[in-house]
Amino acid sequence: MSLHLFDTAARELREFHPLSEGRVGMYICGLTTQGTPHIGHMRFAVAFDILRRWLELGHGYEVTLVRNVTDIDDKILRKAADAGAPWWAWSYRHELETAHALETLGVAAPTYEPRATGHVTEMVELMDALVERGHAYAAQDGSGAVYFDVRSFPEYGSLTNQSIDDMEAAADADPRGKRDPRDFALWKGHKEGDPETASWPTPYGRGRPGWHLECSAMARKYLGDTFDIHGGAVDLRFPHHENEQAQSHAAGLGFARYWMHNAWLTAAGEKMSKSLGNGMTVAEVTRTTRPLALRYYLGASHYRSTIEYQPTSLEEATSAVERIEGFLRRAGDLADAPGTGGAAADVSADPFPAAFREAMDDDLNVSGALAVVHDTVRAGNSALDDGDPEAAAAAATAVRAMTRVLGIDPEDPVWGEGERGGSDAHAALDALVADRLAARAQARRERDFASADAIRDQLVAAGIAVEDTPSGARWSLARTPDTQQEGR
RNA sequence: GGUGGAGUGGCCGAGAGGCGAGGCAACGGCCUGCAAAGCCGUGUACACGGGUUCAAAUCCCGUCUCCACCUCCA
Repeated sequence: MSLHLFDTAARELREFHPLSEGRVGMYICGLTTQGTPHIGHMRFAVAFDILRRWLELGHGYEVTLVRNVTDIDDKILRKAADAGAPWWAWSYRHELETAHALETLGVAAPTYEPRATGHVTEMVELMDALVERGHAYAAQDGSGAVYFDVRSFPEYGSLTNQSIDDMEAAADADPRGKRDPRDFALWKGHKEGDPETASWPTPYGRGRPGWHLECSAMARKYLGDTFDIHGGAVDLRFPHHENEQAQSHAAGLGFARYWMHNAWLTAAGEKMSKSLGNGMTVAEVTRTTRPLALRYYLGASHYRSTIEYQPTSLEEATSAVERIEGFLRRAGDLADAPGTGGAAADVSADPFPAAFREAMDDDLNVSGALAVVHDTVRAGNSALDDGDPEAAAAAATAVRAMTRVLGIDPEDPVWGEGERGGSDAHAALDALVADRLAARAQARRERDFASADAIRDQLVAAGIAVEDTPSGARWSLARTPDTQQEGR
């Protein structure tokens, strides 16, 4: 099976073929920098990070990924005003927090991350084109706004399968100067009381970008008039993406060829932003849960399925991650031992088990792909138990290839845990623990189990787990919330 | 009102006519001085009611419940 993706616009699975051979242009709607990101905000990033990695690693495409930052909008202005901060400082602060959160979760950086405020010129160009073609008009009340004329564009509603007449007119929409209440703002005229810094001069008057125009303008600038994939969370389908598509198509641009939308992470059946708010910020959650486990959790379900957060979810993810990690560690120990150094893998061979490839090609069925990962881990563990280092090494290689695609390779340096690589602190701790372990080994040889167990208990109490293996005892930090490193 | 989606074992979650995905938890066993880790085994789950079929969680009809979007949203 070749790669198939569910295209929201077509409402069906479509075989994926990029516009130009070997290259994929992808635009993802990023975050509005209005607040501190919570774990639900990370889901789209993880989902599309997996897509990007699969396109690159699984299919060898060269991916150009553009993920925007909406750094000006009504909410930013309002929240900044409430906080007594300049809107641009408020926005930038949250942009930094968001970038940090994404990095914490091992989301690979996009090719470029444009900001709305840096593309006003491109927006004006697009507005000019739309006005010229009769699809946009300056507000009739002289407010400086520019609206898209939905009635002028018969295709309007096609992305979300709605007809204009069935749409509720926005109750809160400001009707002033609109020809139809469903017309949406390309550009918002500057209003009394809004900060001067939040306005830019245009032929239509001073003002600021409407929410939707930025994506049309920036996708065009960096990916071209037509590009392959446009992604974002479900709630963006309407109005945001419908409007983007309307603007771009009406301006004569091909725009996105495939539309993809990820579902929510909900808590108590509701979207996260409504209920839990602050307790679930990325910074907060990663105080007690390893980023790797959080990443695993957010990516483990199919991207179009809603994930219902449960209090035990993160612990379960941690256990699952540790299982994978444990195998890789033991297989790695084996490879380090003399005489068993793995022969170089066949470079031309597909590093992915067929079942994994099949699952991923089927609209990124990560759950199915993870089943293959765990099956491979079990086979590898069995090989280890059976003393078959070659089979174990092969399994480890496959597991690493697969987890790399999913962004959950425990040995990826992004996790910065450096247990095997060894930070200075780790080396110092290792010297001390090794001494205790040697004493324990001595006691065990003398069959003085009381002393041996006392040493182990002491280490456990200090947050160090001890495992006996055929090649001697090994230790690791027990990752309970209590012993978690503070901050980063 | 319109549009889109969901109900699967103790929990999380795939699958989409016939062989019980996988993870977590639990229980039994192997291994271990004891543990830990690992391995092996144990579960007759598909919202409800009908129907089609040799065979339905999967298809059809009907019903119920839940969620999202309808111009602020990841």
